[in-house]
Amino acid sequence: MGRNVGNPDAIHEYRSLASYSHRHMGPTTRARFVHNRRRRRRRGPYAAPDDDDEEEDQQEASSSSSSSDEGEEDAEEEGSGEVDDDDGEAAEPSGKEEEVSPVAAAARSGRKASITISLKKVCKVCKSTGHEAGFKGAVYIDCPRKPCFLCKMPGHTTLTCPHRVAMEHGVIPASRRNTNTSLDYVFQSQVKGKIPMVKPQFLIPNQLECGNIKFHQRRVTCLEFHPTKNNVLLSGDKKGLLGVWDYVKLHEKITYDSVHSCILNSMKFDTTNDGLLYTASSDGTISSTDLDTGIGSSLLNLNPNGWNGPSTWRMIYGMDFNSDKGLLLVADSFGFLHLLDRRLKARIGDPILIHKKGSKVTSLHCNPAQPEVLLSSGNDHYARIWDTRKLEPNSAFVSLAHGRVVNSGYFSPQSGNKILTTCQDNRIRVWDYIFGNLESPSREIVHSHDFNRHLTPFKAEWDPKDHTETVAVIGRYISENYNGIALHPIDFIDTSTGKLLAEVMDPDITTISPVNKLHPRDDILASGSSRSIFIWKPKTESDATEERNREKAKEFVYGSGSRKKSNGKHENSSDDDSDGSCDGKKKKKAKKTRFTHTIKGKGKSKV
DNA sequence: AGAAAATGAACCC
DNA sequence: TGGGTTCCCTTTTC
Repeated sequence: MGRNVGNPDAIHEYRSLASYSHRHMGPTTRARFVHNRRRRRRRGPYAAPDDDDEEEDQQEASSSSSSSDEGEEDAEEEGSGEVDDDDGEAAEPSGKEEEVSPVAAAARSGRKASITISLKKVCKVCKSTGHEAGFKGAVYIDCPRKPCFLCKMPGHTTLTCPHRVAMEHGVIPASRRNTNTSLDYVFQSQVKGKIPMVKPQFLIPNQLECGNIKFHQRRVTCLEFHPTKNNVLLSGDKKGLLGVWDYVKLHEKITYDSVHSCILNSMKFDTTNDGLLYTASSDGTISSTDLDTGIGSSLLNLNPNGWNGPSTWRMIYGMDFNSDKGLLLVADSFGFLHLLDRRLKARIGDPILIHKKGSKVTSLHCNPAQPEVLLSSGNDHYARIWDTRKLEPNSAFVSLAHGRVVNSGYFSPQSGNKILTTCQDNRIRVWDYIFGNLESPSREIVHSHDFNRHLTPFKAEWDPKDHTETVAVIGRYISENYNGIALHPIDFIDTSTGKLLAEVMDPDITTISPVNKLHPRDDILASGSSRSIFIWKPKTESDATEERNREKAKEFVYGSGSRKKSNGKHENSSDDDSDGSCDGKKKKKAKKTRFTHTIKGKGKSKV
């Protein structure tokens, strides 16, 4: 509480003079920084002024606004202010002259009234005074009256949360291997110390290779690698646009804008015909698109009668493909599962309620080892395991309870024996063995991936290449201060321990990356951040050397470790690009011409 | 620079 | 149960 006490920089006084007469004021309230008086403050932040305040206000408007004793006054008040500030204006007894609303006062007096708003360190989160929440530079200060933004427990803030990620910047990725056999331990205890460290096989793709800035019109909602063409990445956005991009031949990109009319929620390749892509959308349709010809066809439409209001509009989020049966499994936003025969393009049987009626099913996943076993996740705070051969309501093997909405649930990619879920209660849950006791998860890993309506929901996903089925990747919501820049890394997590293996970020990507996909064969990560998509590769030895040299050079120029702050979003990269397409001027141009702007990350190192 | 908009889930009664 | 209200680390555009 009151961490900013005595810090004059953190204290400002804000008062706005707004006339309710439209002759004098524009549509928005005009604000100015002025001296504030204790008398006004007493009345609460939104109290109406005395009539005689008006002249003074106007005089004050022309005077300057800084004063040292203001800070002292505020600091003084903070200590006692915390108790009653919750409802400062409401707590005041009514009936006083001062309490009359300015509008009413103006109406009564027949002349323009002014309202004085004095905000002194008002917390935008809890609306009380005495403290402020928000960014102070690159550090976000939590509201102390709210539960921790990270672990959701009361009594502390994120800055002091025991679950807070505190990884050294530039840490060397840990080895992916974690399931040591007894031989390994013997090896470690007796031999390891005597031989040089073996380079870990698992490489974290932590170096920005290239990016496609604003490839999409709206934020990216899903990513998928082409199952056979190694360098082809598919992406979907909130507008329903489907993008195909060859990230080796940077200019080779195609977009299909007529596949869906709103959010493209899920993409799945037909495992028997990798030229065929199935897409699910909030427009309530499933489409199949031939990627060679671009020809698409609709396989399912859950809203054949068009828009009749939100209470009847069905959206599709979860979808998976059962290759054994040629069956497409589709779940809608009302809790129902639909089965679809891919060849007949026809529904099989009636829809089955698999989650609470009226609630959204967020994801579906068929077990890779036993495709008839289905995992569903829903807005009803459950993930459920089903046998698709004998589906009926309430026939789930098991219901896995979660604290909040479950964004996703995946079986482990190879054995299918584990389950990984992402829940909006900021916890990643792992069940180690689906045939064991599933009553409670084997582990709950606190990780910041909160819900925000403007962000694509975060989903922790397994690394498909990881034979030990331990490594998962997920974007981080909460930011961390990296050399003065608030960045949201992409986290690699060891799901067997909860340990953070690596955090992947770039100072030029200041936006959150909720969508992440690891390549099925290569050490490549694709990330979707806002409207852009990025490709990451492991840092090579020469990359690392180059980076060190660059850091040294910067230290020489800017002084000890202080890095020039990049205030921009993606397009504000200050460093140059190898193909010359990335400097400031050209970037502004690129803003206007969509889909033409591509960056090569490595070029940035050429200073 | 500051405001508005887009828009999903929780929570309240 | 349902509608109205609120809302904490967004991002973009004007």
